[in-house]
Amino acid sequence: MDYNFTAIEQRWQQQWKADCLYKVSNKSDKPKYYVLDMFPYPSGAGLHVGHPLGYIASDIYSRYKRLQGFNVLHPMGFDAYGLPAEQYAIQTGQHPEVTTNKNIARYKEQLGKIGFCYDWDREVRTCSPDYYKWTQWTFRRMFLSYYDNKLQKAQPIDNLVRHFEAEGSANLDVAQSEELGFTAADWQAMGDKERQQVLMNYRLAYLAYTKVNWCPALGTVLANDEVSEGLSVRGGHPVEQRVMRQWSLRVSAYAQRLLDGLETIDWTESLKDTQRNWIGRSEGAEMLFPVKANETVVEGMNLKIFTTRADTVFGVTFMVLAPESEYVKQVVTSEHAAEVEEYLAWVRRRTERERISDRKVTGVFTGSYAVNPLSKAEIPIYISDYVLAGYGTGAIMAVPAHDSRDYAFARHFSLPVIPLIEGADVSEQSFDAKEGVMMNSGFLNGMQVKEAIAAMKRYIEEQGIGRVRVNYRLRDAIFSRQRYWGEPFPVYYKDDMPYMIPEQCLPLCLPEVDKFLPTETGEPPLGNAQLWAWNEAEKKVVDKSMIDNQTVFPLELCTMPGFAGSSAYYLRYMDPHNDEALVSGEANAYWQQVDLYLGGSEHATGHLIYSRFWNKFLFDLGLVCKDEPFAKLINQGMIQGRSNFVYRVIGTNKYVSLGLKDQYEVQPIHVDVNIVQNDVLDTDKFRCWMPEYNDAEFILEDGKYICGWAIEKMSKSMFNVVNPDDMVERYGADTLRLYEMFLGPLEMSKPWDTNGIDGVHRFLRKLWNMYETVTDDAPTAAELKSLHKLIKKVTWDIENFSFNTSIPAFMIAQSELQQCRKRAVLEPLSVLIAPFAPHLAEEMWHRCGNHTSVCDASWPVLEERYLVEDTVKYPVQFNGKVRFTIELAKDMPREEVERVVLASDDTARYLAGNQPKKVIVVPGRIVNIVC
RNA sequence: GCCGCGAUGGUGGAAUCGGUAGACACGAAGGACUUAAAAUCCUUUGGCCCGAAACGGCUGUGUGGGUUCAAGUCCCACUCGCGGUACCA
Repeated sequence: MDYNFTAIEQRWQQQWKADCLYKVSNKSDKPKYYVLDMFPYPSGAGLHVGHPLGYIASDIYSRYKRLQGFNVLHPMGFDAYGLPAEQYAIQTGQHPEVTTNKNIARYKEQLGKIGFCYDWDREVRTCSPDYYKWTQWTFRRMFLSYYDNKLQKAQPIDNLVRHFEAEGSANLDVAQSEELGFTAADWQAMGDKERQQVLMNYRLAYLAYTKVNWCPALGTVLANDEVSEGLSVRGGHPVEQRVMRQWSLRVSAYAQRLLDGLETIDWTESLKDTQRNWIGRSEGAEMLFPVKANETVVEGMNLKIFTTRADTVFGVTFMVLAPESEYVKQVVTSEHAAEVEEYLAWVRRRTERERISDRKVTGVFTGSYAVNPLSKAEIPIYISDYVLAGYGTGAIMAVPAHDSRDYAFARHFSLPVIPLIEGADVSEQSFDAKEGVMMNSGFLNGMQVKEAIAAMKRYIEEQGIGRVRVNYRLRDAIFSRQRYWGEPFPVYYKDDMPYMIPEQCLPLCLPEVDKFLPTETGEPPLGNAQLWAWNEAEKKVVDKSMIDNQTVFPLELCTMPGFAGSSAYYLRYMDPHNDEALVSGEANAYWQQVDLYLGGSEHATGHLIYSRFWNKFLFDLGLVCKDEPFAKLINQGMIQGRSNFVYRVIGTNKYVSLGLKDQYEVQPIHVDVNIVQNDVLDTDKFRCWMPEYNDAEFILEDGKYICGWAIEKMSKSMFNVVNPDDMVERYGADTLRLYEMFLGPLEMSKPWDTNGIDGVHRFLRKLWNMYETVTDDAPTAAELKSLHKLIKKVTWDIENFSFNTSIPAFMIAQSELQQCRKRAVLEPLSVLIAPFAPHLAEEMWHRCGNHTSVCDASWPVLEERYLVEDTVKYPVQFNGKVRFTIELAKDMPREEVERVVLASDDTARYLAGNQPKKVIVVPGRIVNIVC
């Protein structure tokens, strides 16, 4: 009987669908378990063989958990908004919705063939109005909230208004863009617009002029995590800095909670570290440096700086301001104004990329001086682009002896360097380490650096010249995108101030446009929409020709970024059809949070920060019961491509095999991996592959053409893309699933190499053949041992996500049980393999005489008694005396015992000399040695 | 620069708690079946040495040290590769 995988797989996929086998209920007596994959962006290229890796792993785990008796939620959906669909629309005029839907259909078809146990009734799409209604809803709530630092919680903005009415900005400990000072009377005197401007300083979703990463090629701003080395992550286009009026989310308010939360979740240390670095907490002090003008100290004018090295104040020999700093205007003297302006213009001209690649020391003197509050020395104030406006206060105290950047600057401008640590040689470079004994530092002399930092912090607080402070590197997330294909903001503008569309009017649907490019006047694409104005009185969208700024107002033209839709999708799966709430209290109380989340580590500083932030906000609202969204997270590695090469002899149409290429002058050329098997080129197919190769000639070795190979990214241009559909067609879904797991550890990146898939396929065929006849005979001890060994191994492996080592265990069991046709063995075996090869398992399970689905079976119970070794105890002599007893597997001949134990003289001596110790020497053969 | 991860045969990888390194699979070589091929099955397969053979010996997990009766595994120093981050004061 042949293993007809195509027939088997089609049959069971249809059966599962007909039985609604994977439909999940929110009501169950079973314990719940929530397994989630990072949902894909449906690109036009379809899935390649690397995409399903994580999905297969999560599917195995889901099926295992179900067999263990859990009610398992394992959904799938699509992150459907994004740049590629829009870029394609700009080029072809096709509506992004059309191409997106087409791509989703293709993805679902491909995923369907692999046999995942998704409950498709719970599918979500971020671009569907009944989904993005809740994205808009949450944004609206963020606008209506501020963050209370004392309560460590988001609060309704109305509370803040009451505070202002009562005492103005006094006694306020809240997250804010800048510190404002006003009284209750001031507040009362403000008009509506002015009050709105004040509130904007505190809202969790706020509109402000911010320095943004502007990408001219994409025509939009990008978040920090969407930019790498001055280029956009998508497309690799140059990015420049610009100040624009943008929506932002006050993620920074949650910095400490995002940091603390990491301690409570089961993620890999490396991922947590990446997030810790990104949040970048640093403890230090803020200090005030008085400014001098015309040789006298200006009353009330101070430069506020942030430092983590308060101990080094005595070594401050100059100050540096960021070019964009507010202080610049205040301190530049008229004699230096021209020079400074020239420098600032030069800085503005430089692109982010130039700044990164060309890191020479630049700067300009402002003409003003500050006073070192401790040494009382007069120190010059400079401007330089090595100081960043966005971090700390945008101004620093420079300590050239103990900071390498300040050192480089001091050397360039011939500024004094005062060493502060005994024994530190600063003649060639700075001494940056936080260790050693202080000198030249007044009352700090003789202290260790760490003591000195603490002492100085105490001193500056006592003297009122500064305060202890914690800074975070984490910035607020820029939330506006000048694009069409994204969630519209539920926002309209009245007198240039934003207002939210009422909750009951959501969703605010994305309007039709006739062009996807920005308007001629540079407005985002939504500026092309006719039906895009808000009638405040009638609470509905109307034609924009009706805008009168009395009752009809313009709507926001930007859309939300990609991470908006992906920040809470895991909640929506719990209750996907609810139109009253993002998720009902009951559904959330049942499913709680994601128990296991699988996805790539490339989302460490993007999606995985944003969705933690988003979830914490919803937690503060009381909408969700868990502070963290993902209890456990596993990063699957990337699957790289394995490219093949042929070697063309330069100037000819001759191709030389790998082993002989050194004898010619050759040029390597990528060749489609689908016409190469085990690195042997199919020369006929090669000739047909492209017209230019029709009359190719080959220089063979041993009658074969051997190709070279390299590991590269899987991409069309490298001709190394392997399509899962082809694999399913040739080998079946079960083989593909097993082989993807067999390839190596889940978390490691590895190249896809189709060589080797035959071995896995052969194993499944052999396994299948064991089920041709099934008898009711009683199994032997050896058969039960093989079975239970396998139960133990596979259970351990799945729980530890070590799927790659399970497959060899199955292969060994299969060869040990080759002759076994007994139901008592074959039936549990079919359950064990069900998570890995669900279609074949169903077939095996039914061959054992069952009429239900194997998915509703129970995971086999391990019985240790079948594993107990058959052992014999031997006395072992050493130096003529019986020194210890050794317990050995029965099948080991006695004469080998002493040889094994005494193989190492030192070990034997050790065993003889150390009395009552139990040492496991060799599991399986020598069971243990008992003294 | 800083943080994290990794390095084991021709290849992918195994060794889960410090206890036979190289499981399992691929590839390769040889053999069986076959008119032949495919498929299937069997044998061998880290390197080196002794030997007719059996048996055996030495060596071996990126490099150099160390701890231990025993190290791929633990410690110290280094080399290379991958990923993240980068004037964060």
